[in-house]
Amino acid sequence: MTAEAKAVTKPATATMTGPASPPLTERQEARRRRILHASAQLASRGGFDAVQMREVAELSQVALGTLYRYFPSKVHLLVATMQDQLQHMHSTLRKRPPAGEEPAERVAETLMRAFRALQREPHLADAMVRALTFADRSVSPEVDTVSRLTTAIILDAMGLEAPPTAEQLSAVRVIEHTWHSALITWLSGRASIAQVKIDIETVCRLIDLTAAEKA
Amino acid sequence: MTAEAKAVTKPATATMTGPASPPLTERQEARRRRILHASAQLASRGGFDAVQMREVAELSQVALGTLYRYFPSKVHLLVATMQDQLQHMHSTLRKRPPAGEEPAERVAETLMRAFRALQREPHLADAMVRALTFADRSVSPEVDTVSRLTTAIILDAMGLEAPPTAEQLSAVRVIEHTWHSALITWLSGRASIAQVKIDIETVCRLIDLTAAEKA
DNA sequence: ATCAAGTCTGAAACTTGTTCTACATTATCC
DNA sequence: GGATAATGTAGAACAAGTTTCAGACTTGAT
Repeated sequence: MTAEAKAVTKPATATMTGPASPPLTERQEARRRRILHASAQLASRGGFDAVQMREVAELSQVALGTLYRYFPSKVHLLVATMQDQLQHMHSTLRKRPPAGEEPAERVAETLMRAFRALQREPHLADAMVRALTFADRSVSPEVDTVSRLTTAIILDAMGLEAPPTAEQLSAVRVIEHTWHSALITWLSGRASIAQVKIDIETVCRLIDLTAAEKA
Repeated sequence: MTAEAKAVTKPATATMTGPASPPLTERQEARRRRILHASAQLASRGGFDAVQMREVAELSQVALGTLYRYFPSKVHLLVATMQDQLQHMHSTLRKRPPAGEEPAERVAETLMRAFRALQREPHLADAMVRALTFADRSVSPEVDTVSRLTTAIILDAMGLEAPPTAEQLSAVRVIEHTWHSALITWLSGRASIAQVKIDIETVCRLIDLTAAEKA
């Protein structure tokens, strides 16, 4: 039995998520933060398996029941952790925008930068990405948020002047698919870092394609 | 604790997998088949969660311990199930090759045909794809086999005269990434069937790209 | 200050994947 | 055909995600 319908009056995530969950008190915000921190910490050690709900609860000084009130399942927790990390990454990436001439180059450069960041904490990457792709319907809203964040990062990297065309949005979707799936193959040891690089560069050419067609 | 090192003298899969596992006796082959059948049957009902090891064991008339000897984890079992289904699909697809003019069209057509087949058993698709992307290193060989099968299907669809170039292989990899990830978004209700179609068609244009460059 | 509603805690219970054990059955080799 | 190793069986035991519950603590409104 999975954690389908839950959350009668959940605290919910604070960051621009959902129509309007009751704003968290300070102590609640602090708890939420402690939990996410504990989650990331355990994940950094041993990946998905090392994030054990009882341990997260203990490490973040919160009762197990409380943990489940904040995050209705392990997958919810890890997806939220990913949201958190992605936000960091987004602002980090913003600081030094990619240097390439073409949009395709810039996107590839940005994704490779993100990839290198993930390589520094491969276990954390494992936990987050596995949770993301394992998530079922009950986690859709949260996964969608992650997806929007990723899209934003890619669009940022493209550095468009005009709003993106439908074609370009399609290309971005495909890039995102490739990004996630390539990460999976890397994390499960079926593809090398070099191979992931090639895959990213290959898919980024789709962007050139949509640009070329305009001419 | 996941099922890392196991399989002291496992029966192993029969179909061209690995260097040489001891050939199964007839009764063993029959057991293996019963297990896979039970797995697919339960998966067709309720997806990943509905495939419960005890139930699979019972339904296939095998002791739990035996089930685990044949398939060292639930994920192994489901990935093997996918192998099995893919083989069916491969031979089915071979019968009526895609009709499109361009390789890109033919690949898109083939994948859409496969997609429609999956739509007929969405729960089964859920179980198999989720297992595939959730698989950790201990399942790498099996996942690799699935990947090779998928690659074969795509290359078949391309209908090349010459052996594929490195570029084309890269494109195929990216198509495969997109295929898996798009399926995931569909299965978790975050993308419509139409959207998956668009994604597939978009990524297949990469093939044209590699063809165009030769000229 | 006080009452009610909503939260948090600690601990036990339940579920399902996985492992282990003691014994029965089958296969293999002489 | 019989010894012996490999395989299969039943069932208990264990691990980790999830649920539940009774009671203590906060908070917000009166």
